[in-house]
Amino acid sequence: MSSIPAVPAANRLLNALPDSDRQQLLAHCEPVDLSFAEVIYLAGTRIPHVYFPTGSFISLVTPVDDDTGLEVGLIGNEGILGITLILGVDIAPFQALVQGAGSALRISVPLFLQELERSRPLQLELKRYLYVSMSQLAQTAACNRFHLVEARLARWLLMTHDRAHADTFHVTHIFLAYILGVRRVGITKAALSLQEQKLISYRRGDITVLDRGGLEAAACECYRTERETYERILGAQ
Amino acid sequence: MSSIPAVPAANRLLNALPDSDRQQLLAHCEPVDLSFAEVIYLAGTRIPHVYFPTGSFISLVTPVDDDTGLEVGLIGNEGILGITLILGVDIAPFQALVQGAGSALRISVPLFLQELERSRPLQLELKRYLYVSMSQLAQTAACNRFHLVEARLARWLLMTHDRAHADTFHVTHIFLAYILGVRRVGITKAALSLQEQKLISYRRGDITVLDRGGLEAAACECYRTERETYERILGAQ
DNA sequence: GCAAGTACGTGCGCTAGCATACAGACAATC
DNA sequence: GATTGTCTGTATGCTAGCGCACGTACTTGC
Repeated sequence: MSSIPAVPAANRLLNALPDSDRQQLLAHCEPVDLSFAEVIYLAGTRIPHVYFPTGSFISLVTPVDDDTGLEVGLIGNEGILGITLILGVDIAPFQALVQGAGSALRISVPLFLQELERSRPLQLELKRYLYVSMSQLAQTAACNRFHLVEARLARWLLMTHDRAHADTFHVTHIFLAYILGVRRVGITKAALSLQEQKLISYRRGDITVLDRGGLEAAACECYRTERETYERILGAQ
Repeated sequence: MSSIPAVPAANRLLNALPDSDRQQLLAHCEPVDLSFAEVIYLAGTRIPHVYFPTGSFISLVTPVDDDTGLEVGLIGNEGILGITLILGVDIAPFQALVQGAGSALRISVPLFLQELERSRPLQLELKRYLYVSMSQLAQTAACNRFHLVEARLARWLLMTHDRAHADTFHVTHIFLAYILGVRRVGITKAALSLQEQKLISYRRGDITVLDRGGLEAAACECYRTERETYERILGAQ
């Protein structure tokens, strides 16, 4: 126990916990490194560990018609992977795909459930996070239906920028096509347009955000709406 | 108390509860009639009552760009409206719109929370229902992105048929267009096609399902997937 | 019985995104 | 340094769904 550092973990959900609850939980966590494009869960399989991303971020992808998929959530150091455990279900509803390589804390399901039972603040925090996730899921559904690829790409880049904690991150057009549920060529066109507007630059999978403000203007309202929901529910306390 | 009948309410979530828990809950419920197209909640507003549809069914619609919307959930007598309360959030994430007029049981939020605290079986049941709702939300998101209007319409008709407990129900093309996020003309075309295939018939808003099997063949996989998820999580026990 | 509203059908031009295919640039590896 | 794989750009033809507009039934209400 004394070997566990008292410094807050670099995860916002954990940071929001009272010191004692957080340290209790951290005592059962192990640091892991997630590598790019690693699949942590497949949809429909049992969940062995819960992850708190610290330096990494993870996509939630729902499978469609065997070969395609669609991103329905993005988890960075503001969130948790495996949230359905608080609903008493240990089957992953979505595929979890590492989008940004980096560090995370993980805890086994039995220990997580034990700590969840023990810590009321943890329960509260995770319930609120689930609410926000649901809202974002619906927002994404609507966005995918109505908005153009370029605006959706801009939104995705902003969301990723928020979670990457760096201006440059790695993601290829073909990967983006899968995530956004469009053709690769559609991404190339949209990305070219954003590049011509000097909002981003990229080279063989390394994308750099040049002009965040401009990107926000190019994105659909969904980005702002999403942030507002987050602030309202999780930001307040 | 003795005036409350011991017969199970015609709502599957309530039916799954142990007798004592159910009767305790029912004692605080009042029967109400919901009328067609009635808006029960607006997105972002406080939730005053929780509803258990018995003979009615309700659409959850997420607003987009002020004027449009998109259905992200459908609640019949297998479900509950106001589920986010189990997450400790009393703000409706979606607009709740009565899709099929009929009976429901409703309970005020404070009383609901009191009963929720008291009844472990109720907690378990509602958590599982929330999991299923989330899965369906993601399924709908993907469906809206990839599948054609005709298949989506067929799916919607099947889902509604399941919840209407009748072969005929009332819904106009313009309403369907709003729900599915397409133009009215798109619905007219798809509905015409389904009618030519003798799967449905309709006249001024009264739609009749003629051939359920055929409709299932015309619908996308999403309908079946959704049912499987429901059975797996809520059907088992 | 006439007016106004509601519900459905049709037509036309347009565009975003699709499927497919190919080519050039760069990287890694042996 | 040659081969193979990865990443990006470009082109062509196609289609589902869009926006808009108008026409036609049927229904309701004064």
